[in-house]
Amino acid sequence: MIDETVHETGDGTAGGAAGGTGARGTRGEQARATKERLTRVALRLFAERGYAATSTKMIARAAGVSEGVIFHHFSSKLELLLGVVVRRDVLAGRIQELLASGDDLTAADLVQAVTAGFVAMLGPDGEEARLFRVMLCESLVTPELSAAFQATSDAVISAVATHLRGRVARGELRRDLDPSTAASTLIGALLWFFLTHQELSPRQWQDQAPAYAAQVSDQWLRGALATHTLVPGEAS
Amino acid sequence: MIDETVHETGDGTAGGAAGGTGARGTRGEQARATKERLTRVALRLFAERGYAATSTKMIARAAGVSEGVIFHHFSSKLELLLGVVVRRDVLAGRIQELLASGDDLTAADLVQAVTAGFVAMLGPDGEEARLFRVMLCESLVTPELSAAFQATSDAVISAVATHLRGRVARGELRRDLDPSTAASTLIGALLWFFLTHQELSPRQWQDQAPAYAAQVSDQWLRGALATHTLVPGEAS
DNA sequence: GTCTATATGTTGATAGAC
DNA sequence: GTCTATCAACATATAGAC
Repeated sequence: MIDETVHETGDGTAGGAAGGTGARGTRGEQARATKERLTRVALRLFAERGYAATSTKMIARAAGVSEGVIFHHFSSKLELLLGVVVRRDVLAGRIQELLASGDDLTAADLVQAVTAGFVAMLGPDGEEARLFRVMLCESLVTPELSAAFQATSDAVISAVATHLRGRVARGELRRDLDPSTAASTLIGALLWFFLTHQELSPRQWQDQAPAYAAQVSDQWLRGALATHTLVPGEAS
Repeated sequence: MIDETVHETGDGTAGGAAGGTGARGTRGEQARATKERLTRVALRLFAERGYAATSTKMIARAAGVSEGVIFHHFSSKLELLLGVVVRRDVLAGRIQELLASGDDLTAADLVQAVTAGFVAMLGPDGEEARLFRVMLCESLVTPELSAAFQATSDAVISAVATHLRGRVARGELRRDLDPSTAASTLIGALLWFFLTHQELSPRQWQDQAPAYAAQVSDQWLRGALATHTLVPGEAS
């Protein structure tokens, strides 16, 4: 069904016969390269068609290897999925970097930086976006993944929450702000947009996403900043 | 693999021989009943295992009919999925009812009512929660569904947004609030919690979800209410 | 380490009796 | 309207040559 001849290789190694070990790299290197190529291709196909609807044959073909190679590197199709998803830490990692590097910014600037970072990271057809989609959908259906997804999600939320706590302590954010909930609402609002705008072209994404993100951070800040001094006695 | 003998029937009709048309209802009624039972069972299995990983055989068995019956009522497995998802309007409908019935409430009370409504509606293992999960996940992978999901999502957002616009006009909400974005952030924050807490037991859900929802609506209101009068000249 | 060939089960869908 | 029986295609996974 799939007429795909794209080999997504990077080096011309695949497709040839057994291939002498000479020309380029040791067997170990070749193995690693092939394995990584398989996970990259698999991620792409899983994101496009879903795990269950993607056959090992499709993956092999798109990677430019025979089907048996998959089962040489992974003991089962599920292992391949787990191998794909093992990069999940980058998702949380990127956010944590962002937070750490913005420690000297004002809370407002930081929140804007984080939302902008999300937009940059989750643009359509990026690797991170694919990974996120696969993890979200398959974790609802594959027990082996739900823990991993939960952990990643918690890591992001609590990283943001911890940072917010610091800002509350500094007096930048309302003293009675619940950092955990506040982190959730920010992340949730961003990710919901992301999920409901997957079909946007990169062009449209670049038009709409940053604007939306800016509005989200603005609105979030209005509910969180301490500088929005309230008229005394108002609102519980 | 599945030892399921649950028939989820409601009437004892299934499993018998061809069954005379006499005892209970016309053929037309029986047909409708069977068809509805199939969609109900299919929704449950699709939500548990995903569309692609659910075979028509599993569905037939769980519904207590033979596999051929499915293809008598639906021309293909995909048609069955579309039949399942056709009830999607209830999701948007419930919200719209809520909004309409709360027209005389204050904005704060209304937002609390809406968030509470979400919590009540999307409790784990409810039909609506299953429907939402299936639509979300399969729409990312099944072109036939993505339009339907988009439409439902847009309907909810714009229903809320329209209502918010009214509240802005009444002076209850900040004049410079963007109703569309504000609706998105509220819905997104709620649904994100829902998605990342699917594994909660009904007991845990009842403990945590209302509390979270209350915090979300509180925080959202702080960013939206006009009564939080700002010190003049502050914040762009 | 990769290939070809194959084993074995399951899939979605159809045909025809009742 | 439902059942039983059956089909061809495809699934995942393995075996052995190179």
